[in-house]
Amino acid sequence: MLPRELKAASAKPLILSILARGEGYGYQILQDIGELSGGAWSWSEAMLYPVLHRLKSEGLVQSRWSAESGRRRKYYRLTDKGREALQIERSHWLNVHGALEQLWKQLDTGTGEVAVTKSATGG
Amino acid sequence: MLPRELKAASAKPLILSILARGEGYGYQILQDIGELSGGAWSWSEAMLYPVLHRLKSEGLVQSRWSAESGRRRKYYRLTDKGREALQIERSHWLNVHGALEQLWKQLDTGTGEVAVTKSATGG
DNA sequence: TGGCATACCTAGTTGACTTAGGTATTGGAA
DNA sequence: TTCCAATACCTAAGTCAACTAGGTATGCCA
Repeated sequence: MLPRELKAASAKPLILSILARGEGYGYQILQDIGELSGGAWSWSEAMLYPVLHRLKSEGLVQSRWSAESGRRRKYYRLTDKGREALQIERSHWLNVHGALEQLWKQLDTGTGEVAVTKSATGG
Repeated sequence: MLPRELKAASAKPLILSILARGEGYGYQILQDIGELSGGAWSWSEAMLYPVLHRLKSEGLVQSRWSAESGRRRKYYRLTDKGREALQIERSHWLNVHGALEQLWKQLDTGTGEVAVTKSATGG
């Protein structure tokens, strides 16, 4: 079970990334996340739908109703703004990940104790 | 400026990782984070101290007062439980990171399972 | 004495997951 | 037909934690 904060932090980039592969609807996205996580993250519908609505209100996704298969579904797809937002989210994530990796590398190699390497020149 | 959720998600692993390098006190930790982020994450004292107190209440860190340099400081260091928690946090993080990387790799190489109708070259 | 950096802390607001429901269709089993 | 599970969508209220906006105190220098 993921910590709530990590789930919150990954929600937006995760859904934007899934929708960047192509159109999708809520229930399907839930199953995608279940597969990606090996069933370990326990995403619920009550988690997903508010996020989708938020993304829509931010203009990052568009939605359309469909009943092609007899069952009504609300399909979502990324807007151009959504694609930009995904890249921003991605860069934020990689930024934090880089910092953590740097710290963990120090711990694994035992080089951290005294001095911090100041290599990051903002890039 | 990091999204609040990402800051929240990284707070615990970040501080645990910093303290895993050795003892540290609040103000110093803030400066460490400032260096790690290139000053881009805007961590404040009002963010840090509650986290430290929470970590202590969870038994992940211990604290001691010191006035070696004339100025009182509260030094924190990891407990054994804190070291275990760090590994758990790390595995959670890497788990999510792995999923995102997988998705992003699909996007970059165009190997997503769904054929997108619109041009993938995207401008 | 005044001002700034250092160094710690907390109350109340805001935002986002979680709990705990609700509505409706489809298809198989009894 | 009726029952049940899976599919498919949604929301209100509780809970938790960052954030805003303060507060207290020491060391150093002009």
